[in-house]
Amino acid sequence: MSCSLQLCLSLSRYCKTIGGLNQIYARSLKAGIDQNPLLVGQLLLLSAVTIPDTIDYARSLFAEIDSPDVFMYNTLIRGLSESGYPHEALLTYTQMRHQSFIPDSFSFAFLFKAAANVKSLGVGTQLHCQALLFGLDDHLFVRTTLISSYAEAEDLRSAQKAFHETEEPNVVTWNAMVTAYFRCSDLEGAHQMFSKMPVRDLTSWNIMLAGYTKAGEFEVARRIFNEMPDKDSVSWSTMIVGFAQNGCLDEAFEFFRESLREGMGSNEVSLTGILSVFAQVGAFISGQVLHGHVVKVGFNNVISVTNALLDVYAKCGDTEMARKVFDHMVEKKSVISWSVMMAALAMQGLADEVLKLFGEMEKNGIRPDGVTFVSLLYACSHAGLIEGGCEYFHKMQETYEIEPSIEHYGCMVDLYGRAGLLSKAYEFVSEMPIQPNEIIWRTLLGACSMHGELKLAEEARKKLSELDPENSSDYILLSNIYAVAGKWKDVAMVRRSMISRNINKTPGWSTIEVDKVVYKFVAGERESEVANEAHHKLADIMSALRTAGYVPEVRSVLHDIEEEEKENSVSQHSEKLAAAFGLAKMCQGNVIRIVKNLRVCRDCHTVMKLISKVYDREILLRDRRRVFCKGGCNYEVDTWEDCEYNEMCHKDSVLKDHQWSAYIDHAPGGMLPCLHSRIWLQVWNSYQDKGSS
DNA sequence: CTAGGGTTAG
Repeated sequence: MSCSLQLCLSLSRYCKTIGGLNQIYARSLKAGIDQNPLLVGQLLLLSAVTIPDTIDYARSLFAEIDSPDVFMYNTLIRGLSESGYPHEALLTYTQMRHQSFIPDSFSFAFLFKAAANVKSLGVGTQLHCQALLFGLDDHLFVRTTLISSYAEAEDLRSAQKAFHETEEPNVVTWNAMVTAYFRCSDLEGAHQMFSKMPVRDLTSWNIMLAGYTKAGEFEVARRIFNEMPDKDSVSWSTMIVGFAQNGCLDEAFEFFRESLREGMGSNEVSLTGILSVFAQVGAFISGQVLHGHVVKVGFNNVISVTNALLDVYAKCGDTEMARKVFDHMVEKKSVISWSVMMAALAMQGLADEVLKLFGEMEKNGIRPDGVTFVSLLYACSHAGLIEGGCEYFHKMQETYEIEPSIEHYGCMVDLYGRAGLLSKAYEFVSEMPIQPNEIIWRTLLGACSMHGELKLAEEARKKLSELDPENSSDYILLSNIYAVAGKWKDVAMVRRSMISRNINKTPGWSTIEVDKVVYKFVAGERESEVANEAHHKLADIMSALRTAGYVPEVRSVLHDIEEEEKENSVSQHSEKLAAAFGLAKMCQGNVIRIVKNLRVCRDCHTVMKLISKVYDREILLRDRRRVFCKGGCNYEVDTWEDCEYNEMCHKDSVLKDHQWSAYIDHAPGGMLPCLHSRIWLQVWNSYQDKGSS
């Protein structure tokens, strides 16, 4: 008897899969030791915590236990909380109390974590009272999780109180408190706490880095990074991801290369961060190269890395390759994988496929989240599927109990507005259960601009001037509407108020990758050789296009200026420069991929289409919402319906000097040890093989 | 009758 118990126990120590778990359980049933508390406790720990995605197994295993003890309750609570069921974890605690079990310090360590993930307020306080009741609140582990839980609820005062009542806080408690200040956006408090710390460890420093990068205080973060006595891979990836998530793409890339130079090597987090940079700038070839690297070092079975790779292909407009990565994912696909894939299809305007994929996702038993529904609603609004969109909007609330966020309401406003149902859109806005923010009004304003609806536009604009008076795009949208209607006096008025309030436009930029180097063309500068080259090539192209019969589309140019100057202003949009540069530098047959940070204007669409035709090139242009293809196999795809909403298609007269420039990132030579297309080829072949079999 | 589990950073 005890012999088989010992065997089962040692087996459980090495068990890593659900199959092994089943074997041990079967063995224990056979030996009649399936109710042994030690063994069943270990099996529960395996299914609830150690082996991923086996929480259902843990639940049913728990149901089979005749007399669970506190350890088992704690384990189930922990498992539920870590598997995304914090509410059920809390319910398990009440169940446990119902059976008159006395919780221990472990219970509260897990419960406070669950409380941090639960939306409803005051759960932390209730649990705190419970901990006090059982005399466990002065336990250091409990204190630390308590502070984190209050931090998550952004209850800084309670967190502070809990900290001050701690008699001998250790480094971890101090760290948790510093994190709490950051979480509550109190940078000053975090800094004070940090400087008062009697002992600091590497984690303390890393918390500082994370806090400041998340707050957008890059210079402070950089200074701390340089002052740190020691750095580890977390320090480096914090910087890389921090920059990448805040649009500081050059810095992220710089830190990534520096980390390799310092011999840090890449890890799953830094790779995820840098892949997101590639996705954002549309660095297709670099992405492929990194894909090769990922496969080589074996990170392709790490879900976050694969999702990031998927996103690179999605954002570079290569739906086919995205699909291949998606279909061949080694690990189980997460909600994120499905959502990214759906977003990829939605960006291409493939609404039917988005809806189909959503059906598949449901069939696979994957629970969609809020992001999934954004893609779904986006697809519906762009395909004009009003009824479908409404159905999904209800389904998300009724079937999946997802509270619509402001983005979802935005999608709905867009759904009605884009279809021209402006009064319906307005009605929807007025009846929204949450306060419409500037994005909602801006969506409405965009829809008005699309349909030339002046009256409603003015109202939306009025709301916007209260909510977000500094935002330039609203002024631009409104003045576009006036410009299209030929109301130049009103255009001038908008213009003047912009200047008097000292509002500048978000500078537009476009990136293009040539030979694994990403070139960035920015409005308002023209200092480098590259910019000059692009400029000259563009002039050639424009005259060639004119000969081919091109007439500039200047209808929506911002202000009432001479025709010639209007032409001049649209002819210098950064995407055109990027295209010209690509045309000059890239071999025939390579796809010219351009990424634009804002929206693309009508004239740029026409020009891209013509360049593609005249020079026989495939051009793929992505802006912040959509992928446009011209030429190649996609030549027939016409995506005109999408070129409204352009916040930036007009050259800003505030930036009077006609200076344009290119920003060049240094060649990433030696960036990775395996920058050879050979490896990429292997990756590609492996996909081909799997695909055909 | 005992054994087994935890806190902060990317």
